[in-house]
Amino acid sequence: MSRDARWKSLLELLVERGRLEVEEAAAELEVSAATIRRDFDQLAEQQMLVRTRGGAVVHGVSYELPLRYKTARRASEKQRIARAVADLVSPGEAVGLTGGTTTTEVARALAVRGDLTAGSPALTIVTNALNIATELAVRPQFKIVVTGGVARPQSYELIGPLADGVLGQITIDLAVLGVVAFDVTHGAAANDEAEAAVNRLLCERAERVVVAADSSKLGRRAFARICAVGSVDTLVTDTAADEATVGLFEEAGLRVITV
Amino acid sequence: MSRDARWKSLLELLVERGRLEVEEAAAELEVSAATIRRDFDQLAEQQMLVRTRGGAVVHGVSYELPLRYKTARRASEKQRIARAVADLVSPGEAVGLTGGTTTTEVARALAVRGDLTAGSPALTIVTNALNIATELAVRPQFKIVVTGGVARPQSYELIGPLADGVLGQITIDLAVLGVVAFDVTHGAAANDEAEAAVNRLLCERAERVVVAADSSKLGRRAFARICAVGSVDTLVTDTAADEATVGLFEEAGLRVITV
DNA sequence: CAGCTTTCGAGCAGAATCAAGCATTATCTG
DNA sequence: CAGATAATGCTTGATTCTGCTCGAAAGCTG
Repeated sequence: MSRDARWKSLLELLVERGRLEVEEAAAELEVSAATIRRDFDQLAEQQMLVRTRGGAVVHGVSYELPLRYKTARRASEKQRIARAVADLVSPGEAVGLTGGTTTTEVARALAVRGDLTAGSPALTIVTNALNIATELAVRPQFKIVVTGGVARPQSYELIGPLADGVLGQITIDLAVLGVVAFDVTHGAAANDEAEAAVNRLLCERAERVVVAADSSKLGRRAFARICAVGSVDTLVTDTAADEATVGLFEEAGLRVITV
Repeated sequence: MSRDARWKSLLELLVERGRLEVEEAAAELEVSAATIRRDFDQLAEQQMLVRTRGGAVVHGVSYELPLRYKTARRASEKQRIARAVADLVSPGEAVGLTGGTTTTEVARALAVRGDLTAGSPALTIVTNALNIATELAVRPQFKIVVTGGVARPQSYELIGPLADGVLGQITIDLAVLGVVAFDVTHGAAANDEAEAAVNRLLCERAERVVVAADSSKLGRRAFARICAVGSVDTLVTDTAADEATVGLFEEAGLRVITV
């Protein structure tokens, strides 16, 4: 087990339980206690946790794990969805991407699309997600426009009035929305209201809106509503989606793509 | 198998799996481990992936191990300078960081400063550098404010009118300037005029301005001027700096710290 | 406060990984 | 075709990581 995988597991366990003992972690990850001690010390130096005698506790009050340390769930579904979303994009367009694991995969799928190398730029990407911007910034075929704002550690998204101000000045062809819940009656939703506000603004600036959501998100509700179903043009989800649920979205006028 | 094809395969495998080991990749592509290592190093230099011991990970998702700076020149000087700059910051302040390798080290030095854990937030960081924002975003002790703008691939800096607009709305205590040249008569300078413009604006919004520059930058000139010497309060450089040069800066009224 | 247990930190050995140099092969150029 | 250049594979010495041991320190108990 590599060190970064180990660190990721340690932080996941820590966030889950609030406190983690050296011996306990050593047993679960099947490495020696000395290694765990060294890991804890290094993570503590980076302020990712607080060292205690015998173990470690989470740092501060933040109990939500930053995206960076989460092991991706449903990774293959997300990648299939991402490829399908990437196919909806035409060369030369301006595409908006919100934050989240699915949209990050969309960014990667766009990066490896072979036909997007010509033109300058082949694609303009507008995003409020730091990780997406960082990953795509080195690709010469993309022009990356970042909204300003305050970074939300859990999702890497930039939020707040600064982001709203920047978004007010631009227009895009296609908005790709990563959501935590998407329901016919309650619409698309996020966990954080400031995040939802930025995402809503991005939708309003777009000609077409695509929701990228694996089937576990469908029919669910979440705290902060982004927009109504009527504002969305296309839904891309995986084949595990319930047929009845898909039917409801289609009745509501959406084009549904299952992959 | 040509190098281009190999690089393409490597990146595809990496995107698919998130992490790729040297030996594993060597076996799959049927080349020697030495070649894979060289490929990884070259791709890492182009920021297409992040090198780890034993393999590589997708850029932006996993760690940049804080103690590994293979490509950075003058790494130890930069780290010493960075620590000294970090010591100029008091808890609770708002600090602005421009882009560049030296300022990235300053960000890391701030992250490991032990006395910055109390309060919420202990420090507000304003930056137009994507890599700095991404690295610091997961630290709960910081509030990260990102200027919007268009990403410059070479330096990860956000530039353009969107960045200017956001900076006009904020005020900071301390601006840390990474420069490519700093001369008594010609002032601080960057390679790109749009970058210089954003940096200039950041200085204007700050009460104190610190230039962090290793000794090779002193007495040099570069294309795009950021500001005059008189706008700078403190210069932090390494002990290899020429004494006469340092004297000139002190005569000009700067506080010079050599480490 | 004394005695016991647990945990820590440092040092060491073995294994894995890396960097650099060199020989060989492939590719390009005129 | 000859020479130059670049890429690849192999070898070697150095570095890093991991697990183990042992004395010291910290915490617990009575």
